[in-house]
Amino acid sequence: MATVRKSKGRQRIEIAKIKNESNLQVTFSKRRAGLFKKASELCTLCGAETAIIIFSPGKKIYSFGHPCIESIIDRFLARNPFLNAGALQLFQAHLEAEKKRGEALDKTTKAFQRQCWWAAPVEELNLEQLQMLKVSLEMLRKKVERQADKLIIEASEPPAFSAPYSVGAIPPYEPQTAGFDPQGSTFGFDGHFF
Amino acid sequence: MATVRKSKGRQRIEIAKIKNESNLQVTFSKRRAGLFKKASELCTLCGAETAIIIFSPGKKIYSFGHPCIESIIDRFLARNPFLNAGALQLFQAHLEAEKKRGEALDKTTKAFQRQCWWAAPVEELNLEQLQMLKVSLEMLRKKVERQADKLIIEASEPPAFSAPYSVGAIPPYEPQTAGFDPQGSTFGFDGHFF
DNA sequence: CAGTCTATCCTTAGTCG
DNA sequence: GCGACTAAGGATAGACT
Repeated sequence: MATVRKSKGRQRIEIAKIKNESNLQVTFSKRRAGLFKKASELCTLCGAETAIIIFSPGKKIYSFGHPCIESIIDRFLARNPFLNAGALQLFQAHLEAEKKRGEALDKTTKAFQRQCWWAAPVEELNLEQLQMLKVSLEMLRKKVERQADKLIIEASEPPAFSAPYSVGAIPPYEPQTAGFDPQGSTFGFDGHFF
Repeated sequence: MATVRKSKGRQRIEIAKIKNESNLQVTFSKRRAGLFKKASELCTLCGAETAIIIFSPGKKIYSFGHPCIESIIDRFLARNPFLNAGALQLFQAHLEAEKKRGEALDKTTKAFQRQCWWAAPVEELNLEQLQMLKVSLEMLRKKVERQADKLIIEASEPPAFSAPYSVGAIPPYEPQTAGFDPQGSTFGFDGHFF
């Protein structure tokens, strides 16, 4: 038959940025799918917990997580699942304790030390405190970042004008590529992907 | 020679939790390495930005990120305000409430506000203060990281795997199939304090 | 445990619809 | 863009070092 050779099959490619935009897009899709599959297999085979975040060259976001991407990120950031809540509680406890303890004037310094334990010499903190501090700093940082951007924008834009996009501001809600779930459980692997 | 058959070569395995603990460990290591390699290739070939976090069954953490895992996580979280932003708001709400409640009577709180102005609601800070805060956070962060690393090393050994790219593992998989077009809204957040 | 080896299974580059 | 196909390249289970 005059059957045309369909293809030479897979050919080796150099591991370097793909020039052809079309090929790049195809390769990105295929390899991303392959990566996710490998990840899911790793989880199933070994009982591991995994999170993957990918930003495509077009800045689209793709993510994968089992059993829950948020919890994994949390643990990565603080080596502690619910550290955020934990840090808050501890902070409250310190404030509460300090209030009850008293009003002595000379306590200003002590109060600082107790309430701002997280600002105390880092050398004196244990690992748990360090982790909490890390999270606190992370949160503060984000806020500072947004606020700074906000001030800068306000300073450089007419007061009545609303910027189409505000740098650093949290968008109302970004329809995530993979159907984001506020409570972070949608990403769970239910065992029927492949 | 009576050369014994060295091996039957690769055999198919069922994608289900590996029972044999020894095999599981070996498979985990091999597949984790393979996953990281795939991820790095994806980054190189397509100019993508990827972050992977893996918790082994033994709770050891492995991560991969290119070009920087933190920046990728930041951007991911920025698109998911429910995660850390939620905790942050709680934290702020607490500060706010605490401030109002005790302002008139609680010297401790006042002292706290004076000395820890940088922990006060960021909305009330001017640009100069924000910049100071930024620098302070920067220094604190470095200090915290060094100290944390020190403690971790002292505790036993570095739990995290380090590579030219950071590597991470992934568990089950998420339905990230193609079909959705996340409107690729570019969302610049390149200024990182940390 | 991490590296090697081998035979085999799996992924994917290239192409077409 | 997605899916199908083919054939070659690449990953890896199992066994050993």
